[in-house]
Amino acid sequence: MARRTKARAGAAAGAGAGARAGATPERIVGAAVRLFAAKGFDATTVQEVVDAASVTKGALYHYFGSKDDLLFEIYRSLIGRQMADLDRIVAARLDAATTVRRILVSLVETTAESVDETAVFVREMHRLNADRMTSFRAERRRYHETFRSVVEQAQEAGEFSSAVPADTAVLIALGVVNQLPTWYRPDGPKSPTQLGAEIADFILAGLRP
Amino acid sequence: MARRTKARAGAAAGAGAGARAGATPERIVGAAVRLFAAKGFDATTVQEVVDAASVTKGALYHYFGSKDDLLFEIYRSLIGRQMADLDRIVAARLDAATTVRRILVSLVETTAESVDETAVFVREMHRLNADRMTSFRAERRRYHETFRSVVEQAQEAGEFSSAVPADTAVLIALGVVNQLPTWYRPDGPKSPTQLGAEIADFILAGLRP
DNA sequence: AGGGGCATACCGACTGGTCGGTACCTGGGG
DNA sequence: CCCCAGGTACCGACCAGTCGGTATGCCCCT
Repeated sequence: MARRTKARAGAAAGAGAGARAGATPERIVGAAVRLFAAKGFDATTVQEVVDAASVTKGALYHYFGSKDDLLFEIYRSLIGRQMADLDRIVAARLDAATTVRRILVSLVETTAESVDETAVFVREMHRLNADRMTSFRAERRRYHETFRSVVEQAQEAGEFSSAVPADTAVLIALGVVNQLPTWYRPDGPKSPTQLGAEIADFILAGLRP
Repeated sequence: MARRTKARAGAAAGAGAGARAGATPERIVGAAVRLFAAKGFDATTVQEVVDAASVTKGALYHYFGSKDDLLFEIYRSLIGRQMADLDRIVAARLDAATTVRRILVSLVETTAESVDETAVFVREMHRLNADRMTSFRAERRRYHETFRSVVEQAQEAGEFSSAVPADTAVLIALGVVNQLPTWYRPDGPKSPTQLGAEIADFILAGLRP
């Protein structure tokens, strides 16, 4: 395993003059996400990715060191967005109920608009190599801990019931969201915001003292 | 794609006289589950499966028509067990709260003792071919509907709050369980029964009128 | 102003290795 | 003696990644 990983690439955008409509690296990642979500990482060939992105293998390997790098790029951008949202919400220092509600609504919204990314993520994260797996776990742990401490502090302050461990509540909340790609349909009757609100209602009802 | 699929095999068990300690087909499926859970379906070679099961390719293809059949066998037995549990619990016709509690505890217990199967299932179900996907969806739908109608009837009877749609409550409950393989560790501090109880408490708290 | 030197972006035929599946063989119990 | 669980050698397809090459700027020196 452990290939060389050119390490350059990433989102080296168009640079030059007027960034063209579809910058090549972004087109490649976009096609990859769609295909990986539809058929799985291993079942998708590099050739299919480049065909879907209307580029050639040369272009792909010019920007990405390996097929795995493509996968990692998908994770990085998704986790980045989610962590940023979480930090922003927690930093606002609102009351616990509002904070929990905002976290869940925002999470459901992001997940809904990135169903493919999330589906790939949930299904294929175990393919990360040791290094990346470690850094990924650290991020996820941070997300989990941040969320948990919001719940825990509210429990200590008596704002939330302590009947159920904060851990369990967080696990339940994040569980739904990660499963969302299996049942969510963009053309379904409920908007992501509505869904997020319903989920938040339920979780908050479970935490009511 | 679409290979021929011999269609024989399945769980042709030991049949004959005294089922030996490790009947060959069971050993093969057991090894496959472990490997698929650890490395993913595509990343696991048939050779690895037969080595782990201490048999040869000839034996594997004697009992199973293809690598995909192996995967399907795993799904079938897991879904079978879960549906049987659900039917048994609902047939007892206890009050809604007890029924929901029993469903969740039993589901968490089964899932915990079949973490590998569940992990494979969640990650690889999209590889099912059209026919099998259809029959699988039908089963899942039946599970979902049965569970939902328990909640819905209790809501109509005023036993449960109607603040949140029954659908959403069920989705949340099943969401945690499917995510369980990502965080559950058999040697962790909480027993499956305890975990199931905590999850049930939380869900029931959310449904309290 | 112009041109040489160099970097970036991309092309696509090719390869070395791997893997699912098959054809054929064998030994022992009924 | 025959049948079937199980063994073994092999095949054909496929695929990630490579590599030599081209085209198109951009910058600096004169």
